Amino acid sequence: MPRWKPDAVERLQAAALDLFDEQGFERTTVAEIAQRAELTQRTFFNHFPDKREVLFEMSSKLRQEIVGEIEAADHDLEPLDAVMHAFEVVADKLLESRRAVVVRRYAVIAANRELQERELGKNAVLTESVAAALTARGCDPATAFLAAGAAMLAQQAAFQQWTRPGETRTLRDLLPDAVRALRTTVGVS
Amino acid sequence: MPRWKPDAVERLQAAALDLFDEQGFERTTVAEIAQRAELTQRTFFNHFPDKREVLFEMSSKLRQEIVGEIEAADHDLEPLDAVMHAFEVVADKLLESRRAVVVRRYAVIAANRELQERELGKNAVLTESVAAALTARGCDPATAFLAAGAAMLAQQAAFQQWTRPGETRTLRDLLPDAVRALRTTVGVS
DNA sequence: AAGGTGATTTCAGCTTGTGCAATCACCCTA
DNA sequence: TAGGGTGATTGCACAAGCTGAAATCACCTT
Repeated sequence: MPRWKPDAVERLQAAALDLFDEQGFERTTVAEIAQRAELTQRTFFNHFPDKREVLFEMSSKLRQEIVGEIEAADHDLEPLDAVMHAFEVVADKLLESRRAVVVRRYAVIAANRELQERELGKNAVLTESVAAALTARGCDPATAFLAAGAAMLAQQAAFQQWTRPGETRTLRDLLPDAVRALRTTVGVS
Repeated sequence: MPRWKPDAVERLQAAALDLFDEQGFERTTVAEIAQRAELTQRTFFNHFPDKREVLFEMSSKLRQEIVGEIEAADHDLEPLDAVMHAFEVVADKLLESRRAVVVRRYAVIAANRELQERELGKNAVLTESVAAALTARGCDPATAFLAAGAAMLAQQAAFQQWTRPGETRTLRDLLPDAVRALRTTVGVS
């Protein structure tokens, strides 16, 4: 018999998502999350630097995958196309199969300002990483920043559509449409 | 002799900016800010809902001005051009004359994650407001979201350039260049 | 069998943020 | 000029987030 039940981190994440979903982020205390996971508050803070971070473990893995795909992308692609291709691959590999959980998590985040701000922070870090990956391909930094930001914008548009109830298309399929819409909106001068 | 020294809010803002600048956001307590402003911690929280918000009073006024300019803009302008024009007007009216303070405040924000997240949250609210103003002009919501996001992206690029030491151009003059660069980067495929 | 490892726990303490009641100079009105 | 209302400020008590230090103890190595 092991000294401790296994998978403490996963238990904390599951307990937190459930509780945030049931009663909201603010009305849930860390002690409560820990109790449901059969752990203590101190153990929660051993695994997560703050109460919000328990919902964001995936974002780091996502970022690494995306950066890897950009580095591996055909070197002839325009910056924006390279990033969008990376988003498409990662959408297929990591997001499509977990649609239900992703949508639930997104609803929890959308319901609370602190969590929205943390999400925006994660997106900003991702944008920086994407820009850095583009710079490593030979892009100048200013262009890399704009391409990364534009790609994030298209990604967000596609993601919002993907999480709409009744939407049947895959995220991968929605991304090219979003880029087309962005190109039309920004226009050619 | 008045019962209290006047301008409590301004004194708190000045004390906070100074202390954050001197010793960092995290190592500054609210009690310390209040003390320097010759007030109490409780009074600080009467004026600001949390410690971060003391740096963000301007963002609400900025947002109102921008939305107003979009509503007043020539109805024939493309969505992106309408937003960029609003940014140019507001840059002249509210930002250019306060360059020194704006740059100092930006440096403080850039040095702390919590403040960056709050700033991103304010930007997101601004983006929503801009999109709403465009929708009110007859834009469909999806296009409004993309135009607002693209304008914010160009604005950020111009702003970053504007805050660089040695930069002599005005923010208003930098904005059109940023839009041109964005158009080139998003490109025609 | 002895000793080190490392996840977990306990505890004490600081900081943020809030509700509530009290203060008291200023202003308005009678 | 007296009296009462206003409203910015304050003190107090307390919940909740978060941290450093030290203790525990099943498991693993040797």
